[in-house]
Amino acid sequence: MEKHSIGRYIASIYRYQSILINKQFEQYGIGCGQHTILINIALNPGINQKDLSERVKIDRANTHRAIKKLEALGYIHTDRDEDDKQIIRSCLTEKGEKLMPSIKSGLHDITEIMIKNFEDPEREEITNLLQKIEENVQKYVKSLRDDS
Amino acid sequence: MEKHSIGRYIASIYRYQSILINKQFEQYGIGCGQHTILINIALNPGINQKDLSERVKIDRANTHRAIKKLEALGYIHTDRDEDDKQIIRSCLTEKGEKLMPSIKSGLHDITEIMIKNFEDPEREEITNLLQKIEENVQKYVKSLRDDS
DNA sequence: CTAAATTAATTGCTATCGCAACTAATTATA
DNA sequence: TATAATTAGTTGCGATAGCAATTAATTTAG
Repeated sequence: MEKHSIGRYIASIYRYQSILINKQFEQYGIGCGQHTILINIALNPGINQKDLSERVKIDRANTHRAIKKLEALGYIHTDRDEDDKQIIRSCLTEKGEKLMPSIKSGLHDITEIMIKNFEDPEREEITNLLQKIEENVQKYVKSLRDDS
Repeated sequence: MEKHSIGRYIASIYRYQSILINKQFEQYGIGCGQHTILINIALNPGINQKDLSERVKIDRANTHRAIKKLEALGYIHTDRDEDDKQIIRSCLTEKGEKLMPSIKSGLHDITEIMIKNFEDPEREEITNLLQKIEENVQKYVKSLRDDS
């Protein structure tokens, strides 16, 4: 096994995954930049952009762009918070609700492609290990930002 | 454990990883788009763009752009093949050779950040599982392309 | 041996992404 | 209470990425 291969695998899997997501959701006008945002709005109705960014671990600017696009497509609607007018909350529209089953099943299919022929303990293990890696990297990047 | 989490972890780790790579190699003018290409030219002197693309699993257009940039930075030089003038072969320059140890150690550091606190069997396991995922996804995307 | 098909490299286009700078609203402080 | 600091959202910018179309060189077929 070559050294440094973990990062290489992550990058190459990410790129293939993006291709599959784009293909899967093309018919709905949704690309790999929007589907995670859409799902997280579905899971947390009324969430604001800052919290969404933290959940999805994506830059605020891109969260904003995804929301703009999803709104233009009619899958979500946004409202300013009455008490704090800085905050903009997003919820699914009816059209968005209707789309969710397709999104979920599409993502399920992609996951199945990725872990095809994995034994049950391996499916468990890969998720655990990836979670740990994410935690490590996130913590480290955060520490870099806190320094500056 | 949530469903669809594998893809989410891959994406978020990829983005953090890109941030770290960009920071690590900023001083050399090299970003996360070029370092893999550079390493693979070092490992396979005289490789052409098509083979590089297949190794790195990146689009030919981007391989081309990375080579252009690395050449402009003086880390590699390119030569047309004498027998087949379609083919352009890339090799490290002396400046490139001198840079390699820093690149390798930088990537080693990033890998260590990612798998901090991993036990030895886990380090083994994560690489195996990621390799299998990459194989699955690559095969699937390839099958899609062959259909059309 | 010429025309068609294939191959490798290249360019234009659009999407995604992080960062830095900015605006507007809110909160803290002097 | 008025000013400063913070917070949430927004915009511009440059880098990375895949796809499709183009060009130039080579190979295959008629």
